[in-house]
Amino acid sequence: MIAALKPAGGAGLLDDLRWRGLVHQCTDEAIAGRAFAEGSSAYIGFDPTAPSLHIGSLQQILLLRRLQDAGQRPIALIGGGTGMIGDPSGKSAERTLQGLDTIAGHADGIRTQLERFLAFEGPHAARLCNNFDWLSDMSLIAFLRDIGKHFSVNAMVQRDSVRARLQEREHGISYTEFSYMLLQAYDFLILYRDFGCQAQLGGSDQWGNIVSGVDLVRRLVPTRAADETRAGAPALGPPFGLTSPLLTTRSGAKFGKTEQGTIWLDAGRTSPFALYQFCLASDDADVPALLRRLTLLPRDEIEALEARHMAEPSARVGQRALATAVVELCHGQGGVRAAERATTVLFTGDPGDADLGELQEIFADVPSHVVSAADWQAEASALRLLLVGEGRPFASNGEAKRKLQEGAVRLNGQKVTATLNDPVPSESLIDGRAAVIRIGRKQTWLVCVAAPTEEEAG
RNA sequence: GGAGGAUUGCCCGAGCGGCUAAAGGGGGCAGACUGUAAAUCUGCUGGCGAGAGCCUACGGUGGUUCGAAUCCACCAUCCUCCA
Repeated sequence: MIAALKPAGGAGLLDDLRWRGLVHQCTDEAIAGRAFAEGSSAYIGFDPTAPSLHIGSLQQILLLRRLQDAGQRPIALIGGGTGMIGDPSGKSAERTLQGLDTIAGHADGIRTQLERFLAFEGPHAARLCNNFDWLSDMSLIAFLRDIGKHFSVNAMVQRDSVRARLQEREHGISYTEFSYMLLQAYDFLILYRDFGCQAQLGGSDQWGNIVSGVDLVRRLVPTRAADETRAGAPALGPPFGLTSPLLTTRSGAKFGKTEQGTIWLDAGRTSPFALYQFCLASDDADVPALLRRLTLLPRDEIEALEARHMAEPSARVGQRALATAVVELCHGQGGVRAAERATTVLFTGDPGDADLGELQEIFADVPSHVVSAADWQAEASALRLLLVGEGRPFASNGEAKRKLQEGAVRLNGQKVTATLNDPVPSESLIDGRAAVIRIGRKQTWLVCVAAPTEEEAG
């Protein structure tokens, strides 16, 4: 019923995806267009290689969401079974196999995250599957007879993902990973046949796997002829696949991998503040694509933002909108507020107007360290205690000295000119105990001195 | 099985008895300029030390030498050629 209220949603879906730059290759755009117009079901697979998805996966998650919003039924497939094999696509070396428990744990984490983005109830309820369910107890003989027979090794060897590894004698490819493609194709077969899923979507690196799946379904399941009408035909149209370009930065690097590590969607791994900052620091040239692909903002709104972004890039309108939208999607309004508050304190105000409790709240997600009162006393409040050591900005005295000489260290907003052994006057600390330390513009630390115990105080 | 060659700091790569904490490049961090952008320019990029300086480091272990990343022996790993 809701679907009937917005028929344009499905029909315009493919156009919207194209406009957003989410269409790289499609096995058959005519079939895709018809399927979307009529209302269909599509799936995307997620590998349980880590307990959390990262921002690179956000594009795929939102793609499912866009389908759902346009009246399609999205299926998220967690690769609990295929994750035990390892996808060779885009990998230069054989992967280390992970344990069953590890993968199951990862799958749980990923499920929780997906639930935040998709509606699992209602007219186009999303569905979550785990291919472990049908792969785990499959017999090898059955697999080879029923599935393997339909694949030509000659063709498989031609796939980019395999060919690259065959040519590289140093790494090679194991039989295990070579077989991966068959498993993923089998997934599509199961989903098509048993779950009514007409399409598989994925990143452009998945093209080979997706095409294999489409081929397998075509061979094994009788489908409605492309020009037949719905009446009297099987419910499901012919299978199709569609890939999206992988997100990269303008310098070609994989999106979401920084020197500090991956940008995760789990707040425990990458705080809302860090995620917000990551978006806010986006390259101008990347902003339009990111707005289109990583937010649910409507087209006209994005076009207006892009116009302002181009006209006056220094206002950073695009980055701000991006950061807000992404953080809201991942962590809700509360996450946005926390991130904005921290950003404001950090970049515009003197952190000193906040008291200690407030600071801890604002910077809950910034690395922090507590110096013991005894050490503080013993070393005469030496600056070193705030700067060097675990949980603090510098790993060695030498590094701290260099950065001090470069004028890179700020303590509560004031540039530090002292040397490491100089005492820190208590006026320069918040409540005499806490310091927001910034190294350059991008690194922030919160260090405070523990309150002396009664014994030490006395 | 035989004959050669390789193994250097985060990565690539020069050095081939002292002038080497090790050229050069990349990456990273910082400073300047800016807009928490890009580009550019500059500095830094093993540890301890206020400093002189000391310590640790050129696949591993021993050795030669006043002195070794550099020479020798053995071991390990990789590559090439011949069986």
